[in-house]
Amino acid sequence: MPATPGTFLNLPEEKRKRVLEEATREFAEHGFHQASVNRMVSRLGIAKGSLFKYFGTKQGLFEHLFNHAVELFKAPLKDIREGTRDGDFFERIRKSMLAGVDFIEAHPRIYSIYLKMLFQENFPMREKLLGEIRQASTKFLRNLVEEARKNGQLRADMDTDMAVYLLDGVMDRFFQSIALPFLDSSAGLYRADRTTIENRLDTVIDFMRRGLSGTGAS
Amino acid sequence: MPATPGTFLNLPEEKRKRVLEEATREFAEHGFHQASVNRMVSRLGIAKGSLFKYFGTKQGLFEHLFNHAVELFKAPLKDIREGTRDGDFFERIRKSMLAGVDFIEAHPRIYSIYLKMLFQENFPMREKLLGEIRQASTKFLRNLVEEARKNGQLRADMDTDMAVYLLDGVMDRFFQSIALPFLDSSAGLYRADRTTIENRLDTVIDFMRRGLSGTGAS
Amino acid sequence: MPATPGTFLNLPEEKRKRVLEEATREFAEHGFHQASVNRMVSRLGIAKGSLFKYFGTKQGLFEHLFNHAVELFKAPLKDIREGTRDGDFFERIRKSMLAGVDFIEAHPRIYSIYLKMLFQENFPMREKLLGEIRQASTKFLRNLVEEARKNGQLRADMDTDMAVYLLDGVMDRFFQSIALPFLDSSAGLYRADRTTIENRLDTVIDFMRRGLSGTGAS
Amino acid sequence: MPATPGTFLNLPEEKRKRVLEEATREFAEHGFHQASVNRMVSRLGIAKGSLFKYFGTKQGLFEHLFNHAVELFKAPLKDIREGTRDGDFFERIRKSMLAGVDFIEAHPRIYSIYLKMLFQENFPMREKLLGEIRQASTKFLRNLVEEARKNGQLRADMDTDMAVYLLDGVMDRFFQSIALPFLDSSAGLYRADRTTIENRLDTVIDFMRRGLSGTGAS
DNA sequence: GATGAATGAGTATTCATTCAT
DNA sequence: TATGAATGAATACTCATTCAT
Repeated sequence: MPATPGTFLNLPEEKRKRVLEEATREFAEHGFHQASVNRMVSRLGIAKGSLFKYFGTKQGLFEHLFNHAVELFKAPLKDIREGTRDGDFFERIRKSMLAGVDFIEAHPRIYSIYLKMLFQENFPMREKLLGEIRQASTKFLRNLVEEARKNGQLRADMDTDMAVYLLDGVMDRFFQSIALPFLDSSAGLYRADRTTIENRLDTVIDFMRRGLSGTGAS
Repeated sequence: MPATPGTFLNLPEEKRKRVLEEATREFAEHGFHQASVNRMVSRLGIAKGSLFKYFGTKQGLFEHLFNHAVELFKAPLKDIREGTRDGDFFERIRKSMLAGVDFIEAHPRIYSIYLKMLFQENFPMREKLLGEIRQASTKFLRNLVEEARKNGQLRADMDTDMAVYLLDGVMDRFFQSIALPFLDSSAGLYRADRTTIENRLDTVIDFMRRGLSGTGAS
Repeated sequence: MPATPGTFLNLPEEKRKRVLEEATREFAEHGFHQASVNRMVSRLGIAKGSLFKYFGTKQGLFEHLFNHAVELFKAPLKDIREGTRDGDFFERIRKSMLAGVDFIEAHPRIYSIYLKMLFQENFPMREKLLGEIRQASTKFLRNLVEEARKNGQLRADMDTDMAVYLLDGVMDRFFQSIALPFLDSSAGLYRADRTTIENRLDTVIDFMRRGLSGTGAS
Repeated sequence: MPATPGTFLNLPEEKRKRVLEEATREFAEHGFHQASVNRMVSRLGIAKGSLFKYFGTKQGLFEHLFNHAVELFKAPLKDIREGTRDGDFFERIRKSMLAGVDFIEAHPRIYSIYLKMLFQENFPMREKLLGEIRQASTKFLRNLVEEARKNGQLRADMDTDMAVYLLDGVMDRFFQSIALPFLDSSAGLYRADRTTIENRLDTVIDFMRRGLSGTGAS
């Protein structure tokens, strides 16, 4: 059972949290291969053997981390999907993107890990893990798009697949533009504050609305 | 002369090419730290010592590669900067972006290395090397923007720095959207053909034109 | 604690001894740079990683060895310094030199390492390590000389520094003359037995007594 | 013909000198194994292949150097052996030692190489090369001692072998005491000037005279 | 369940020596 | 004769993983 997180779940909440935080930090700072299990355990003050008992391998630890992060990310989207079913489509998209911004600001290291993975083909399980995210994201957006179509909020001549693909691309790139300055000690220059971010977001939403909304001519 | 690549330049053209291609492949597939000099030489069928004679260190090899790539990238931009001085600003930007697309299609691995570097803070010389690219890119765009302003092709109320920054961001993200599918063996799905790319490019140029052109009200 | 030898001290006495003996042998036979960690571990039958766990680096191993040897060497001198405070000065010197001879006979390889270090400027930490020995030796001799002066056993017109310097030189050279034949598989010829050594020592002591003792005219 | 110095002897005097000086410097500074042929040729500005053409191997170069140095050292002793046959024995010894001091001051690097070799068992050809020196030195001293015995200048009860052995030891150690400060950047303190050296030499000669001269009682 | 010593294949790098030009 | 590119065995050192206690 390679995916079994071993004995980790039996640990006291507090310790579990410390372990995951430390691991997140290590992977975010060094990527997967350069991350050092030695460094983790010595900073945690636990035995090396323990970590391997918990997760089997370094990769097992990473996957646990990743899945945990995905859960964290999905949680607020649930409310949007279930709680605003009749609302304006673009308002729902806007809320989703704000949730994304919140996530990045609350867990910049996790987002940094995601970006590293996106551009490093040799991340272990890269295809599988990215696939899961894409699938979840696609499923979520498809759900929104289909309800929007029912409500006539979407251009009739745009098929669902394409709409989802475009939305996904725009959203992803928007998040990147928010996050990159976090990673770049060199740039710093243009790190946006919350107001700026929301303004940019409005522009983006406006752009989508023009491109996708039901009233739009060709 | 810190950039002196040792005895490498004395080698026959053919061999130099093979070496650089193999090294590019290795760095593109594994990033800097996971790239293995052992693997390179065994694939090249040359002695390990030879590679170190040529470049001194693994990092020296990487820097040579990088500088070589920067030259490759810059070359076509020269014609645009010098040869179309009176042309339409957005047409010049369009040509530049097409040159970028050409580069990515001709050297996807080099672009992949660039992306890795962008998202991996622990790449050696990252700040310096990215800085060089940023500087060259900024200088090129600033030149174009200033000439556009002279010709009244640019909104009067947009200062040069901001225009350059926006252009740079849009271009970078456009290139990424072209390149990502190349990296992703999983996706494949939506790898765009040339026509699609040019269509997308037109959309982007149109977007820029609306945002920046001289006739545009605030 | 820069001198912390990692996990080495947790090892069973027996293993620690084997490791130190093998390392001493390797350094004594080849000096620092030519000594091979590979050879050590393969002779010890342990993994390469283990040695580096214990000492961090080759140099760390050497320093541990060196400090250990210094302790071994100092131990018998303690009795002389503390236990014979009222005795004849030259008798105390004689005892010290006998202790030195004992050390060389018990640990010829350690003494050989010391000699190598003395004549090889590129030994790592040479200045520091030799400095430590010189300091300990100087302190010990200065103590003896000062007590001798109090008891009127020393020429009044010879200042303490000079006396210490001369004693140190004579002792060092005496030890060398004892040890050199140990190093020389070729010579063998004149390797002195214990009686001969003690006779030579008496001559040397006599020489010192004539040069330094309190009754000596200028 | 491993001992053949190859084509080296065909070189113009000037170049030969430069090569030997550079090699001497390298071996003196780093010992045999740490000496780098690369460094030598790059400092000399000649091709690596050339050096190997001249001497076959690094060891061949060293042996050539060594033999050359031995010739240099022997030259002045010839005059003493042949030109002062009836003079006072101890005066002849004194002259020999002065010649040694002169040599050390003129060629400190060569003497430094000799010392390194003395205490490093892993010097290549160590036994052979040191043996040659010992043999030459023994032969020279034996010659002097025998003539001294004929002239009644030597204690009758001291056999020739022992006399030679003692003289050799004293001389060697005297030279070392002169040379060590040259090697020791740390010490510096007591580097003797010429007058001091000659005073010390007088003391040593006096010491020998007391121990060995014909008038000395048992 | 926790520990941490042991492992060994892996890494980048050096350097005396060879040999085709 | 002189050159210098090519070689490859050697070096010190790292690190995820295992397992006896």
